[in-house]
Amino acid sequence: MEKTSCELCTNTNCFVKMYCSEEWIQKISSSKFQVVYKQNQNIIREGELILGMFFIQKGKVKVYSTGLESRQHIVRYASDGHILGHMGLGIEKYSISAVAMEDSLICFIENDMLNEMFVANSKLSIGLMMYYSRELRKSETRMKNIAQMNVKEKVAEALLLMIEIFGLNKENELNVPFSREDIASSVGTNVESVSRQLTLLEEAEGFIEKRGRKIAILNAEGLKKIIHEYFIQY
Amino acid sequence: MEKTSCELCTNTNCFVKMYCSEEWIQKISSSKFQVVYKQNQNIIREGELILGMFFIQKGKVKVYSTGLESRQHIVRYASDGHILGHMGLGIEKYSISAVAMEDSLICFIENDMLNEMFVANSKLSIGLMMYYSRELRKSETRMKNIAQMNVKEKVAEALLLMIEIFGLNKENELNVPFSREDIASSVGTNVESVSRQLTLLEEAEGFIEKRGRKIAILNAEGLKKIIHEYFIQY
DNA sequence: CGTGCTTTTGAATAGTATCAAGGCCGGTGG
DNA sequence: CCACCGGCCTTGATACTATTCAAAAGCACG
Repeated sequence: MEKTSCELCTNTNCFVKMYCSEEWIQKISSSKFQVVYKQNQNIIREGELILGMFFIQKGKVKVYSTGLESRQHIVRYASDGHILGHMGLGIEKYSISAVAMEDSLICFIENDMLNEMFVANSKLSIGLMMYYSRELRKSETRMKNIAQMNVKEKVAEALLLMIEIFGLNKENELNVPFSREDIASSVGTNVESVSRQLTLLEEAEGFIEKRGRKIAILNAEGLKKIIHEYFIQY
Repeated sequence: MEKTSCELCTNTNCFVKMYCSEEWIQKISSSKFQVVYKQNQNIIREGELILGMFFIQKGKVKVYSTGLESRQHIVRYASDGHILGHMGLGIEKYSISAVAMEDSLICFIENDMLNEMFVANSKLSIGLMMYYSRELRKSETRMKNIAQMNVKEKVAEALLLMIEIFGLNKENELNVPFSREDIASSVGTNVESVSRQLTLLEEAEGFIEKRGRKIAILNAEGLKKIIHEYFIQY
């Protein structure tokens, strides 16, 4: 996996590329750190000091937080161009952990640099403001869903979430390695219930097909229909 | 309820006051709209066009969203200095409704003005970015809680949420009119379950006391203890 | 080709939601 | 001022969904 300077980076979702001036892109490029994290390796651990911000150049990451009795909750999935480790006042330590779901190339920018960047590139601040406000809306929608859905709907929601972030390969299989536990802890249920619902989605509905560890999505529209009523379209 | 120009406004939480230059505060003051919304009056209705942003100068507001079978979910409560109606790309219509829980004085700033403000006041953009990122973290924490808690814990969480936003009066009563339905739809349960748990919190635990329509919080620490294990402190 | 981890399936249990009825309170009008 | 009305709240009984516990099967890896 090749490390890249910002000038040569082809990731079109990156906030730096999108919103910073040429001059600043060079500056940032020379001060950033770039690390390849291996599958299952921790990028962020709950409780660590916040020293800067992580940008996913290429990779797949799950972000989770620890609740009652060490039970984990997957807060969100992240992929190319996404940000890890929110900035924000009032905390100095991470309230979440992040782990690479596959080998991932991550850029890191330190706090001091970030502050300079924000002051000098107003488009960046505005862009990030929009980004967070969008993420907040998404988070609020998911909260509502988790609060109101039954387990079948939750499992459908979890699958659609992964499709949205990670996409499908040519065989229509989910493009990322995950476990029943991952599904369960992203929507607040347990492995057994997930397993039962997946079997139903496969056998009764025919929306998915289990292929070893992988899951093929045969009918994403069907999945959407299950949770369809939760989304009022305008 | 008196309308106020920004120059004379004493709300210290307001983003405009906090982050805009004197010159801009005047500009904003002359172009903003100010409306008093009566108790139970709608400020925002799901599906309406987004024309700008609402700032609560003084008041109490609940923000909710409609889910399956018109079931409502209270997304958050808001009070003095808070913002209603997220900016953000990709949507033109509100995905939430907002209603005044008591008579509330709301300032409104139109989109064009907002855009100018952001470009000219970089501190404002950065401040709002921080605000949204903080709200996002809160939202993610609540999501985890809703996903993992049982009903008793959820009710305690709902009460603490209201205490945090609206505070208590001199008699230690929750400083806002609300119904069992409000509690239920903020954490994803139903009125009957809320009622049962409130009775338990009163009779078995002694943490609260029901006084007519009002609820007195006798032991907030006790409530926190119920959900304490969900919060890992660093 | 074991060994250990993940997944599946079954059965029992616990926790919640639902349904139904009655009580309480505040507001309204006689 | 009192009686009544309607909405909100409480309580009980019941049904159901989802979790838990247990065990077996499948799969991946050395």
